[in-house]
Amino acid sequence: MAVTIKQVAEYAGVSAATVSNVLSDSKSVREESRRKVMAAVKALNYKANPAASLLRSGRSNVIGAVVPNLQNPFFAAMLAAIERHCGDDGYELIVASSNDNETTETARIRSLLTWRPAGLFVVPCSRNFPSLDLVTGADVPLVLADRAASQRGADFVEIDNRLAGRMTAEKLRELGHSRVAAFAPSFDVDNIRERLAGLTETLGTPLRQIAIGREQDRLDVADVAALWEDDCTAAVALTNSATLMALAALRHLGRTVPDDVSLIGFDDYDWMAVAAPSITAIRQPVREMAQVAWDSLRKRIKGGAALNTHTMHQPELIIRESTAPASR
Amino acid sequence: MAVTIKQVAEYAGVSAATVSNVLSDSKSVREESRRKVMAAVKALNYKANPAASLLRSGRSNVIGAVVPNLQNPFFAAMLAAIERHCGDDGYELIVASSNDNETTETARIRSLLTWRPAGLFVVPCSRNFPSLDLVTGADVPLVLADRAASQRGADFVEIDNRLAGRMTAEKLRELGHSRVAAFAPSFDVDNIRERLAGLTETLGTPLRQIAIGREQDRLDVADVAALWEDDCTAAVALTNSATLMALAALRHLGRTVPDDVSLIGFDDYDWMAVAAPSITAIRQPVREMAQVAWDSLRKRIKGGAALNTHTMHQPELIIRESTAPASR
DNA sequence: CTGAAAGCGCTAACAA
DNA sequence: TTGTTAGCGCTTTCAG
Repeated sequence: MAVTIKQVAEYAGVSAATVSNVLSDSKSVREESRRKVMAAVKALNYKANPAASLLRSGRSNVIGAVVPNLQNPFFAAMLAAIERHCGDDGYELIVASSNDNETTETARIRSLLTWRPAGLFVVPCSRNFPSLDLVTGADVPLVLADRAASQRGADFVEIDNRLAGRMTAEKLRELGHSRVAAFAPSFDVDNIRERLAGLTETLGTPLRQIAIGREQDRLDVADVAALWEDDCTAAVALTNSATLMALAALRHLGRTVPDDVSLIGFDDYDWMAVAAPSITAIRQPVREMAQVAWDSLRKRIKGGAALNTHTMHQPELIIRESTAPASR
Repeated sequence: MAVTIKQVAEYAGVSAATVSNVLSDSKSVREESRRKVMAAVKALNYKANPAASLLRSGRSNVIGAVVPNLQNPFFAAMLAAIERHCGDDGYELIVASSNDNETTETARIRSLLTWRPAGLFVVPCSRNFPSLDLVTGADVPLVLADRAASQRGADFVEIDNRLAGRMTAEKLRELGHSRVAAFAPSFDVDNIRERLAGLTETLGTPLRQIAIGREQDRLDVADVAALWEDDCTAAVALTNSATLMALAALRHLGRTVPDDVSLIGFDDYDWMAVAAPSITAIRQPVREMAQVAWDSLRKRIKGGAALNTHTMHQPELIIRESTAPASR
């Protein structure tokens, strides 16, 4: 069996309570005792049993994270960044995926909560985030990102989606495009709606909406291609998966990018720079967003004022080869 | 506070031990008691406190997973599949990333072990997997994947890397290519060495090795391009990141794929089918591999015979447009 | 500042 | 088949 706090106490010649106090530095301890305890900890290679300390104190150093999909590179990048921050601050990250499904999301959150996590980071899969009460009811600090807008009792991190829409539209207008199609997995998610609103607002005319379906119920390329309307000279993909689908659909239709159709993608990934043509895209500052999300969560954990922060980050439009004047 | 087992027991009119026995169905319980307990559990919405049960029993329903990098789509796909299996079987997955660094890997594994996980799934970041003794010493079931070959005390899942190399080489030879460059993050990992061995074996001549560096110390495109030798008529990328880098380097050099250079990538991802030209690539059967990995882990958890399984899966070569005859 | 003692919620051993 | 009892390793009073 592993080394226990009693063994450490005995080795150091103090009581278990003192060891505990030293390790959590919650109470002042005489310098000499502290030294002896630290020496014992090192000598015996002591690791506290987190289950015992959780059971007694009701608090753990676990952070739970729930995202709609582990394979989406945007979420993966978020998680990677958050994981790093957690580790640096002595927390551990438990990752769960909701599979873009509210029921699974609730189930996952419910089981995460049984571990009494120090905090929860969630990218909700729907606009209304039905598990909100579950989390706030358990009094667990919560930070949301990307979808589901602001909720009472949680901080929220996203990009300025409307601005992203406007930036995209401005570029297209500048190139002379007016008939534009928008691709997205679903148009019933807050961030997508905002992006679309920004586009419509600037373009001054509604876009053709092409829903490609989420994950499991993703449409077939042929079906998506069938939704394409030929008078469109440009396509905007509002999501990274939509970018791939748009590309596939245009290819299926035999349209050339950017000669026949200009394309602007969402989320900037390695392959977009390398593709031929390379893809003009909106970049989200993932690292920065993760940083802010973590800071908010930590602030909530430390029990600061419960301001329901809503941070909007600046998207960036990376111009590449997939966009060209409409005249061509 | 949450509902405890005592409250359930009281409500059901039985003892706490009986409730425990019903829920773990480890001991036989009279049908009527079982019914009453189940009713009480439902009525009170009881969830066992996992910390308490872990503390007492020394076993948890947590599965730990450690991969070199959360953003690598191959690992992400593996994790997604494993996560699903875990959930289906009532386990929870804790994901950690080693950042392709042995020290971090050991630290992560050490802290996962404090939770006494039911099992561990690891994609080691190096050939020798220094944490092996740590895990087997803690008597935690272990399954390894992708790298670090067979180790005593663990099951191992991978593709037949040598075969993948041979298949790639055969295709190239058939197209008349003989001077071939191989791109990889590092040539000091077992699976890469095997892939290379398969290539060399079939091609009958050594390949130009172009190391692009791992993660943090990834080379610059220009630097990679500088390593290219002009008499090569084909490039093989032995990794998904290497595929992107190879593409970028060739583009940097102004070489056209497949007219100037044929390219075969590794790991088959969505963008490869959609890129222009689409990329010929080796596909690893990720789902199937995850399935086998999970089965092995579960078998070990259930305490079956500790056979050190080594499963080799069939890679598949997907022919697309990035490969053409050498004569061109 | 330190130690003794209680007890978090659960399960394993044992007795009934 | 069931209940009683003890105790997992830790943190938290509370006396000293």
